[in-house]
Amino acid sequence: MRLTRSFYRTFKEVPKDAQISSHQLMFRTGMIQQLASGIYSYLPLALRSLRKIETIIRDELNQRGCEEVLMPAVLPAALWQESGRWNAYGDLLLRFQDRKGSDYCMGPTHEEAFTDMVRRHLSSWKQLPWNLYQIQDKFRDEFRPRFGLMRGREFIMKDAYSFDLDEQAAAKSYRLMYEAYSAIFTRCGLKFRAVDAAAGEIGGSMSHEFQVLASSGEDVLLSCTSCSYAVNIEKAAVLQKPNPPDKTQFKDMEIVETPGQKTIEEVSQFLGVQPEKFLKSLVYEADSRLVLVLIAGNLDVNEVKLQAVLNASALRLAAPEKVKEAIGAEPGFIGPVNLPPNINIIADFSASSGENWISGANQNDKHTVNINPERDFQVSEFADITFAAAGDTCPECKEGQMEEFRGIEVGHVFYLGTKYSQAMNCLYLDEEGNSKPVEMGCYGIGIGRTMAAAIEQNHDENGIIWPVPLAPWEAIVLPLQMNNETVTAAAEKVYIDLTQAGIETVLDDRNERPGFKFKDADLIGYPVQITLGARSAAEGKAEIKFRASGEKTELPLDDAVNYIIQWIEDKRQTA
RNA sequence: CGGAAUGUAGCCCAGUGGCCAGGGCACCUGCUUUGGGAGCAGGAGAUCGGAGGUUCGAGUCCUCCCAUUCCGACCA
Repeated sequence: MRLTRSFYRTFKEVPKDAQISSHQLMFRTGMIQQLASGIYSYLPLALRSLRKIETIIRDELNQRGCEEVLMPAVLPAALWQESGRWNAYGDLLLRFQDRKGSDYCMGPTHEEAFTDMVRRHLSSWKQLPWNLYQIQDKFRDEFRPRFGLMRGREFIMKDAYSFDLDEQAAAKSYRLMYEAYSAIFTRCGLKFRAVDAAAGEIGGSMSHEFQVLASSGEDVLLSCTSCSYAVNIEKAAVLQKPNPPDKTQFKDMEIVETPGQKTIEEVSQFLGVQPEKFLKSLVYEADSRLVLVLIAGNLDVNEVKLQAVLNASALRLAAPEKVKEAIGAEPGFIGPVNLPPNINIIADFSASSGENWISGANQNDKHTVNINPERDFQVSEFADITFAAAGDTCPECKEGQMEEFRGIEVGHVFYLGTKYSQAMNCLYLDEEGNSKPVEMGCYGIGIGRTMAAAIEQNHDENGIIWPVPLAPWEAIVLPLQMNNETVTAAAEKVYIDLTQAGIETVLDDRNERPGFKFKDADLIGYPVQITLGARSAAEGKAEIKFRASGEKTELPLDDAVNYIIQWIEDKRQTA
């Protein structure tokens, strides 16, 4: 590609909206343009990189017996009603009607669509296993789109679905996809970790996230210093050190006045007692029933864990009015003692150690002190519902300590079981003629996000430093003086030789000053720059600069071309 | 969903109710220059987000709408 002919534009300044490096650099290099909140156009440079990621994904999946299909982006409500997610998916689902008033949505994910496609095809156990995937636009009406392609509303996703006879076969499919994902991100040239994850709304029991390591990542991960275990902090188990209450230490319960003191911090200061002696009491609404959640005052409730413990499909803190109505006191003065009998109490393990707790009295402006489980209130279940933290003991090997780092979730694999196949009658006949629901798994990769993560992980103050496998172009030829025929002829030769050797090469044939071309080349992040200047061209030489290392060498033209071909081919393989 | 801010040329930003709305980057023409986003001169480019209102006069004040961004969405 000659830049004089290219739809190409770079910028020195960035819009104030762009907060993180990858967004700023994608804007400055003219890779993307925002059309609406969370909705972007992909310009040529971006699309070339996206296509490379897609090619790597297709290659690794096809090698493992997966087949590509393409489902509609617009999905009928009926399918989503069948699985129960038309309501459960909430406001993230972009819904609309056609001229007849029928309900549709933009697909945010395609479990229903694939399950429907497969059930029309599937009859016998002999047909399985299947693993089908697509690369397609998804739409999720995010609460807060941000960070450019990192959290857009419309985005490109590869989603795959496996269909197996039984749990054992499904586990095999899961492992195969886990391996495929590891191969894919390795080939992309990214530093990543596969971490144990919470399954969330999509359902299912086994799940791993593939996280690209980057300090700007939205996810917090914990990794063991001695074994290979890594886990999302949302799921990380907290090992308990049991310290059962000593009943002989129990004091008499009293009610104290705490006018206007609502938060743990306020009451703690007011009474002069440490926060860890409080039982934080939170009222949650889980699928429209109310639950009181207890946890030591210095800890926070992990809602992901809580939702799993309650087996609820929707969970949120109850609105203050609901709390008032059900309990008769405002949030801030809620506690486990003298609770209406229809409200169950779930407590974190932290509430099972020690004695003489302080909590709200279920009367405004009053707290109870010296309360104790069993004697003063009944907990229906103790569970691990708090956050792990750096420094905790590893819950797997129980030896190492957990250390914290940040990641960008670029891939996710789930074992689904029969959640969708049962709801949607995706059945087959086994060898005995019994009708059985198919075992499913689903597997996603955010393609735009992978590209953004690659930039996030590989840039400096001058611009992007593309890993060769994802670089939109592999090399750029920079003739420094366009009015010098020796220079332009040499540049032309290098450009043609590289292109004919299959190196994806750009020729900067614009009549610009050298500094301008260098800045642009560094910004775009071509892995290799080949400079032809008046001096070197007169000697029949070219200068090579590698973007990643900054290393420079000068070689005769033909040697330079061969050297680059070698170098690029090598980097394409090993990543 | 709640709160706040912003909206002026492709991008970044100025602009007390008062003449023809400014600057930087980018763009066009000419000269000059050619190893790290050059310089000089000239030039084009704006229904000031939209609608309504107040006023002799509105980019500026008021109302409504639209859009974008930020913070929050209840840890009691």
